[in-house]
Amino acid sequence: MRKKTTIYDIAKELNITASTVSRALNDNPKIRKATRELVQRTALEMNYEQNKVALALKSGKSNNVGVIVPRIDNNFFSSVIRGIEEELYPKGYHVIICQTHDLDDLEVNNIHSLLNVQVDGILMSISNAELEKNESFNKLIKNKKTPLIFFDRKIDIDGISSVTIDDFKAGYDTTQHLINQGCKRIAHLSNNRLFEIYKNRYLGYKQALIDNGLNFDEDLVIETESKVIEGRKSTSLLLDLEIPPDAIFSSSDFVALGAFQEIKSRGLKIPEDICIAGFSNEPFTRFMEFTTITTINQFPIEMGRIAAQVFLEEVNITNVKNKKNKNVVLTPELIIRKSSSKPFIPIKS
Amino acid sequence: MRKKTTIYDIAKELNITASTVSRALNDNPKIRKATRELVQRTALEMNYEQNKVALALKSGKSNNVGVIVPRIDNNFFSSVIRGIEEELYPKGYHVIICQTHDLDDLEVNNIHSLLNVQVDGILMSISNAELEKNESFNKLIKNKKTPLIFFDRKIDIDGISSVTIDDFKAGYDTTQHLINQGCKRIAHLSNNRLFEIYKNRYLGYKQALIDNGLNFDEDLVIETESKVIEGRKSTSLLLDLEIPPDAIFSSSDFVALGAFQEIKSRGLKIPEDICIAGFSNEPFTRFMEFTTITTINQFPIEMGRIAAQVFLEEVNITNVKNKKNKNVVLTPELIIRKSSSKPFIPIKS
DNA sequence: CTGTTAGCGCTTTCAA
DNA sequence: TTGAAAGCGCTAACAG
Repeated sequence: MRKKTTIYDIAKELNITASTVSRALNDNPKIRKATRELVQRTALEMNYEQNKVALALKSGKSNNVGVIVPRIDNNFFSSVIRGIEEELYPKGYHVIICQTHDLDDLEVNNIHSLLNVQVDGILMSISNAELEKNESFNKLIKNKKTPLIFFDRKIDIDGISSVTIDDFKAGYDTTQHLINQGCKRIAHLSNNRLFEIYKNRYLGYKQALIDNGLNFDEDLVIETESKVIEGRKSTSLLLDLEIPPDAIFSSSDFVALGAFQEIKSRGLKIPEDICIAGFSNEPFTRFMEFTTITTINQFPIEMGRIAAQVFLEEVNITNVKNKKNKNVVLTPELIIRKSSSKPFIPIKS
Repeated sequence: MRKKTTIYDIAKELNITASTVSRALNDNPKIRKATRELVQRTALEMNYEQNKVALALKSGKSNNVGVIVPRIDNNFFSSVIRGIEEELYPKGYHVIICQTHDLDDLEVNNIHSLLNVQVDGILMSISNAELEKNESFNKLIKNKKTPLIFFDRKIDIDGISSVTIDDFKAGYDTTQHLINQGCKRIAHLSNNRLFEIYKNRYLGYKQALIDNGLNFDEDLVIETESKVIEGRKSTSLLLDLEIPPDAIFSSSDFVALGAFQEIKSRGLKIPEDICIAGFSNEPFTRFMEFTTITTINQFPIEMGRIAAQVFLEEVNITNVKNKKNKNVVLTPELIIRKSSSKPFIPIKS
């Protein structure tokens, strides 16, 4: 119940001054060895712990970085966070995680709060595709003392770095794979294409169709929120078409699962009647009872680590003038599983 | 790039003193309306933002609470966190999330870090079943100015509140259900029973067997880490027994999934040959292709909300002497699904 | 209703 | 090698 001991307490105890204690504790070279050891020993005895808040106020740095994501309850984001932590913990940073639940207001709020608790940087995957139009956001970005790094869901802002995968390639490769399976009428369950990542997946899909001389049909592209139930609804629409698709490429595993359920519920076979491919390699795609789901590996841990590395580079740049943003793009990996592996057609590599 | 504006800047601008500015900004009643409005207006114009770190140093409160969990990438914990956030955000608190990845050291580290950044409270689900034996932990707990609240994985420490579900009842109900299905040789995939929650699930299981006049066989209880692969391994052991079980009650959905995979891989039928029941109502238990998994709803969001409420009560108690710990116990709900619903036996309610 | 002053705990420049 | 003093930004007790 007694108050925490401060450097003053231990200074008094030793009849020296607080600055000496501070220096001793920080291994300042210009301190006598004896004094240093004495101080450190008594500090230990008195259960001294440095008050990080005072330090933060003094130095303007907190050794905390903030991470903002739409949500943490999916494997992709929690893996990215894992990567960030792995990279930053050894450097003495602490990671503060915030969720937006896809609410624009909460997102800006979170940025505010993090800045207020003086984080040394913010790594985020945006929830509002038009964040750059948000006034408060811009105000915050204007005096960009604090490094901001986007991952996955990014927007292009001059001077702000990002880490993403090559979503175009992911879309292209997946579509090409479905075409290789003999599919000719491939639908795409997209998402809000104001987000670059969804736009690029869509463009990759489209390009693959064109390159293979297949017809691109706008009716086969449905914007679908990344939820199982929405996947079911959109798929229902697709299956009700006069000529339903023979494959579905979804930009979300959750949506792919919804598609899966809807197709099964109609007595159709996967992959024989319709092939399915998702996105993100969520664990359940691997856990399916019979029909595991083809998907894209986005290397989330890697992504987190690199985002953290970019932060570490930027946080040390004093001359902000010559700070140039850096856009790292990882290569996705197509993971082919049963939902798109027709038994009678060999899988092309 | 210019420095952030402080109350001194706006004081100078207005030729008044900083304390007046502070009061005006905080809607202190003893300030003239005109002054208040003037200050607030100029504050807005000058893009003033309160420095929370200074506030924290001054007041010793940060308006942050820390949440420590083993991991965030499962539905249970992320839902609890969701509940905590829902309760605390409206009160102006910010939630800092830390993961231990089940590492004892990281757990104590996290507590340290959180205390250092002066969180106003810590809500946690422990990773180290013998946390109370940890010296640093005890040191931290001794001067318990900061409320600490356990949820789910708790330990009994005098003066520390907790929120859990009635794990004994959950174990009992599940086992009783399996017995109602006609199962006579029910195995239990347990977990480290130094944790109260696993011990209680086990005890509930055991009691149900006894109450129904069934034989309790220690060989049918295997301690299994909460991972899919471990579930497979343990199940393999069970199936290799001379008389294998006709039902498996797992204290983890992930382990139940492993059991599921192993059973299927041996060509056995669920639920006809073996019934399965898991724990936690992870989404995938509902998403299974044919055989959805019976499980226990732990009402995680509710749990989070209540933990947050307990915190709010405790944080306002000035007289720490009469602080009495509170142990809230929620009632679990058995969710019966196909993995334990034998077609020929009506489900008893 | 407003100003003065002190202090939260720490680091750091300047002196000694 | 150590001490003295100032200051990070804010609030609050006291005085007026």
